[in-house]
Amino acid sequence: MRKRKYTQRLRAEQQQETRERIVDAAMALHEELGPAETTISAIADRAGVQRLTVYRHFANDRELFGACSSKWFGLHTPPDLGAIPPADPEPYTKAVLAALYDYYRGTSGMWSVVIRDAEKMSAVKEVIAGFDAYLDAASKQLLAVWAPRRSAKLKATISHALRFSTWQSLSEQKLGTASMAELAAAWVRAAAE
Amino acid sequence: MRKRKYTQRLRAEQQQETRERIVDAAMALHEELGPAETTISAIADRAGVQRLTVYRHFANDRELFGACSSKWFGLHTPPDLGAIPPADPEPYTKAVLAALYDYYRGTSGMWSVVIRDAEKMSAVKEVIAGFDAYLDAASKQLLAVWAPRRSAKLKATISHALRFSTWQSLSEQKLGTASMAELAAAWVRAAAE
DNA sequence: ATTTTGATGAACAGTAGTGTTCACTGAAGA
DNA sequence: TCTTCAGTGAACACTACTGTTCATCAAAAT
Repeated sequence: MRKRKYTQRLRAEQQQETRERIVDAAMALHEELGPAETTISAIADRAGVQRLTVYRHFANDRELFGACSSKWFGLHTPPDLGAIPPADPEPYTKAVLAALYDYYRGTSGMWSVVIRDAEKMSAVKEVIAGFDAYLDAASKQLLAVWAPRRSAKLKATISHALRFSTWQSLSEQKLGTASMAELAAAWVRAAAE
Repeated sequence: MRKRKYTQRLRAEQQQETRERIVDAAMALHEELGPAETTISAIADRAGVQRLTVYRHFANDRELFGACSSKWFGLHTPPDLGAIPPADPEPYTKAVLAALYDYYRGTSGMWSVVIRDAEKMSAVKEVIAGFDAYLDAASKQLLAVWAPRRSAKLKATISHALRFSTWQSLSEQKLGTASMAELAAAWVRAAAE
């Protein structure tokens, strides 16, 4: 009846692998249906695992969603906008926007459903809030290049240009990344006048 | 066992009133929760009516949603953008946008949930498509004032300026209707250069 | 006074999910 | 060899809908 030391090795790996399969399945379903419509049952099905196994790995929705968003951001890291070399305001703005728009182009499927479902799931809302902080930083950076003094319209235009919904709208108009960035930079210039 | 002529009068009115109560309840819930989350049960509850009564008045979701959107558009008719007096391109654009943005300001609650749920309900999608046609007409109208020859960027900017999501974004930046319209008109001017 | 019928209230069967318990199997680990 | 435990499969009780049937009530219409 004595306990025995039991250090997992291979077993821990297999367990980890199951966990990954669950996270991958959840991520794929989040992108297909949106997080709000993604059920535990569907995740278990897709991962080829019992529903109970999902509950064992993740105590609740938040934990599972947290694991998903961590992995997803690992696979889809937003561009480091702070690293873009300084230049004149308009070319600089265009460069920043092009980097961001390129990111949106590669991740639009996920962003559109995640933004749509944000109101319905607080866990999603928090992730969005984190990304909004990232956009805010970029906004401040651009604003500093254009004008030291604050202008409500300039600020609004910069924030607007950085939004996913703006990329989405321009993308529906069949503009490529470079054209979009150029166009939005022109809006900013117009707002700065 | 003979049938008797039975022309409804007062009774028809009462029936109509019940129907209105159901439509009003549905409309309110559509705005609060979005059409996708609005259940027949909740509508019946709010209308102070049995669930069965709702089924009797509306054979299916589409019929009910159709009645709601008809009534709603009756209460919230979009501005007649064709009636705006011609002027120089930028002031004219500003006037058109101001009229539209004012409409958005008064109806933002409904539009935001309806656009969000459009993908999930085909009946909603169709209503959105109708409104998109209205925006397209406005877009063509504006485009004609700015340039006889087509420019992808000008067209994209005009379409973008007319979108609800653009109003929503600028509204979050605390701009008033007039400032927004002025700003978006400046974007269009910049795109026309 | 009698007929008609809109709305009721209750019931039923169905779908699709939730979260939990339990005994079990099979392979990793000591 | 024998123990441990991740994952299984099945069951359970629950929630919250859907759409349908049926007898009944009450008031409008004749």
